[in-house]
Amino acid sequence: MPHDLPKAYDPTAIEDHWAAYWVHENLFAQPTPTGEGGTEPFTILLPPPNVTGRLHMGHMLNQTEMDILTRWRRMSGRRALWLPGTDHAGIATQMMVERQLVSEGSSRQQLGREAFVERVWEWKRHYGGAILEQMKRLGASVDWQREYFTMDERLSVAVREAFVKLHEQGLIYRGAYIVNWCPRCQTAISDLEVVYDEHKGHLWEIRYPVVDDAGADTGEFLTVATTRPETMLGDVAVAIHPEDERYTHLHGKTLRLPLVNRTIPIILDEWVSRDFGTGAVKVTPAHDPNDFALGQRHDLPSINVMDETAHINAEGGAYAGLDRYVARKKVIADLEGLGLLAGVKDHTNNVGHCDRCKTVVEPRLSMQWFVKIQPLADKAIAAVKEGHIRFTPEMYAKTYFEWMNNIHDWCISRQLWWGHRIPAWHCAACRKITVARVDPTACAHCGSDRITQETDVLDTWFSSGLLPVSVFGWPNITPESRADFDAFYPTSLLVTGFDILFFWVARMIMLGCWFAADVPMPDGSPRALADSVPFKDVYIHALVRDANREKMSKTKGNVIDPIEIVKQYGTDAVRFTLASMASPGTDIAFNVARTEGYRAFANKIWNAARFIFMQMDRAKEVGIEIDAAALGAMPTVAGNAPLEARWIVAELHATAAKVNKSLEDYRYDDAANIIYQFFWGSFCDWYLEIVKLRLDFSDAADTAKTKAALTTLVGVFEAALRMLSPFMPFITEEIWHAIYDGKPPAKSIALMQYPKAGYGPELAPVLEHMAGVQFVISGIRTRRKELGVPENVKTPVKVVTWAGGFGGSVTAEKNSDILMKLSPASSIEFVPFADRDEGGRFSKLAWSAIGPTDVAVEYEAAIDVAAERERLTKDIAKYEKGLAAAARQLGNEGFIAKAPAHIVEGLKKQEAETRLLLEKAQAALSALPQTNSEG
RNA sequence: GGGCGGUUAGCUCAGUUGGUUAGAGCGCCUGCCUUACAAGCAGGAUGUCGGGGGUUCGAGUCCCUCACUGCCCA
Repeated sequence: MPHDLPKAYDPTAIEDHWAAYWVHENLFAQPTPTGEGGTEPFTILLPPPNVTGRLHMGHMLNQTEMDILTRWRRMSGRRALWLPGTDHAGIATQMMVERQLVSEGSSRQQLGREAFVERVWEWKRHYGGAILEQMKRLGASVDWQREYFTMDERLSVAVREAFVKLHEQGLIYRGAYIVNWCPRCQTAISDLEVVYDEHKGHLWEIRYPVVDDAGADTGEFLTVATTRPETMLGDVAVAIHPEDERYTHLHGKTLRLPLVNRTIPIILDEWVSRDFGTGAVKVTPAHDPNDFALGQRHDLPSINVMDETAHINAEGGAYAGLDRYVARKKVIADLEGLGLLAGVKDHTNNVGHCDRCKTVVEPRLSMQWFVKIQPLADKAIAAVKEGHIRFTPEMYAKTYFEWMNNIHDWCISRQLWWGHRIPAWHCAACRKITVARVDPTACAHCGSDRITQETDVLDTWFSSGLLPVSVFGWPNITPESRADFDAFYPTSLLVTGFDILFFWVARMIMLGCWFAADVPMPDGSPRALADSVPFKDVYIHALVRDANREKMSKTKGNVIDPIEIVKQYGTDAVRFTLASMASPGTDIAFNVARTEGYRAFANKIWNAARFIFMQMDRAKEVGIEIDAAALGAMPTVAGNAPLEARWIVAELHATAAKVNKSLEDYRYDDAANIIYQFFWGSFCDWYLEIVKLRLDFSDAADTAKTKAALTTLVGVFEAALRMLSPFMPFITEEIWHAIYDGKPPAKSIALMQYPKAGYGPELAPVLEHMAGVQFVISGIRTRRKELGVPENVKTPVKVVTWAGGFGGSVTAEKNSDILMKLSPASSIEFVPFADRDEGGRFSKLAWSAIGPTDVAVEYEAAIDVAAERERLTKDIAKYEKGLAAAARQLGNEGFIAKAPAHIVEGLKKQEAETRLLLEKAQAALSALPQTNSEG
């Protein structure tokens, strides 16, 4: 029996199956559209995870958000396409394979470039799919047939075209500049790939002898301060501030560089900070970016004293061959020996590390390729400024502008073997460079065939940044091949973390705007900036931290593996946790207590399903079967249906409206909480309990009424499942299939329609009536508790109806069956306000003023007078405080004059109600037996 | 040093253009094995909205200032 569900929900029993089913059935494939028109697309590109990567919590948050939106848009009728893929991660992947080789006693160099690259491909085929496999397990609704990899032939063509084009446009140049060099990876890395860390170091003060014109020591010294004494081997000058009076007499003098004995000038530059160290700074253009700039300004030579592994080279004389830190020690020792070490101070400085391997970066002068970025940045700035790209949360636009306005040229060359090799050829004859789309056989300048290809490869982000255009076929955009591009570019949205705002967002915008602009619109007209952008929306989420708000890190050992958590609590519960906490701009402190709560939520739904299936089966036995056609749309209900039926349908419509709006605004947290509240708070706590009254399958029952009740029950539940499905795709899929008893109208709930409100404000009266009933029931329950009535005892109840304001009591009277069941009451009597029994109410009939309706609960028990007095005293204080506040405002002429009428009216009404409550409470207090004894 | 945030219940967080006496989940307390669910049901307690000042009839919300704190960039 498909309806025979286990008592407790066990996600592990169903998730693998559905995850595999979705992939196997290719449910989320979005084929290339044919012909004109069609539905509006919703396109989203997965920011490529690193091919060497494993799924972490950040990925899961990122993908949960994308999946929720994609599933929601798909169900809402959009042509949804979510494209998955990975990037080739030049440094990381090469490192991985090199490590493997080392363990085999081999090396990249032993293998040679070609064999090594083949070996990386082999690695990729074996292990490169791990993160995407994890995605599959988590049920990401992506189009697996369109999976991309940045080293694919198709995408490599795009990379080459982009490089050549930029070169033709004069935006690529090559030159000797100071770059961030990783001595371990032995490659240049971009500014963004350097992470700075506070480091406790020292500031050494070194005395440089001043020399005369003949080169002889004058006996005077200039003391410089440095954090990196070993680089003094490459010093070419010492700089001081021109207005530093301490050194005015040294203007134009020269120094003898200790240890090296080179004569170097003292230069004047306003960049020098007089307050830092001694106010005299040694200048090493080949090993410090600031010094490099100084060197350029003052036309100084650069002396590189280290090799690519950060060992001192031949320029370092006696220190040649030493590692930089060994050299540092020796340099200090030697200086000390010479009496030239003036002092050592503790100093904390920011040291750059390689993002990949954490090795301390060595600024190094080397020949690299750069993109002249300003023209691209200008366009990218305009795209956001003109509103073609919108950031959520908005504040990230500021960060974006801040960075874009201070952007540096992009060093795109990497001294690696794994990656897109730069399509440039060096000519041994004329020394010129040939850049070409097709591998050349001869130099374009002199015709010589003595050409060799550049050995450097491109930064991984050069290819990743092109993805929004390249995945849709760029640069091959011909009338025959452009259907994808026309249909899906620009993409709708990019969802990513703020930590890679500059890696992904900025570069995609720059490259997207630049290259898409050259693709004419489908009608042949030129493409405007608005249509050139790679995406129209950028949603930026925050960091997932641990439960104590600590950043997750391997060293701290507080990393939460999403797959582990998923195994424990189920994918749906983890997804829901992330969604419900994904408030824009706020970091998520991931707490499994929360996930436990949402596992309970899944279990709740599961049990609601069990209950409903039980009723369906009972109905079937007496020949009642609901019409399957009543499912799959927004439920409606007859005007004469019982209150709870009209109410739950109304709630569903109202909830759908709110959820759609929230998702529209990227408020995953609101959407999740609204659904949670509906499912648990409204559907289960109230509706299911009430509907039990209607599910009468006895012979005496009115079959039509029972069937109507059942239809609403199943219809609302089915619609609610659809509403929840983007958040909890697994459990909803499972239950949804079970509803249809193996004959579902579609292959998946994910292909059904998302609930959309069909009613609007006209729902208000139903919602209000039910609120009145709930209000009275809660009142009775509260009073029962106060009297200490055990849960399993039913008592007679009196409800005092008050004609003065509240209409709820009237509704309540019509729905006494509901009241009796949920209170629970053995009998219920409605007493007009005028006839209320004032006298005996504290003997066995206890009264309690609950809002504007009074509820009396009859129970044979002594009243706890002390407790009762305390409660009433507290209430009175609360009401008096409220009245005082109201009086303050209502007594204020300015308020009466200037506040909008509905605010004033509302306050007056509230004041009247509070006054009534106060009077009742005071009366009740004075009616209490005047005894000091307990009870 | 420059820039951007944050500070609301024990915890994690909402609080949309200022508007009635500030919310949710979890946790906590009390009572219930009420045949969908103890991963449950019912009821309950809990806040000088970081401090100070200002604007306003009215401030958690706007402005100034201080404190603490986080992040990004140099």
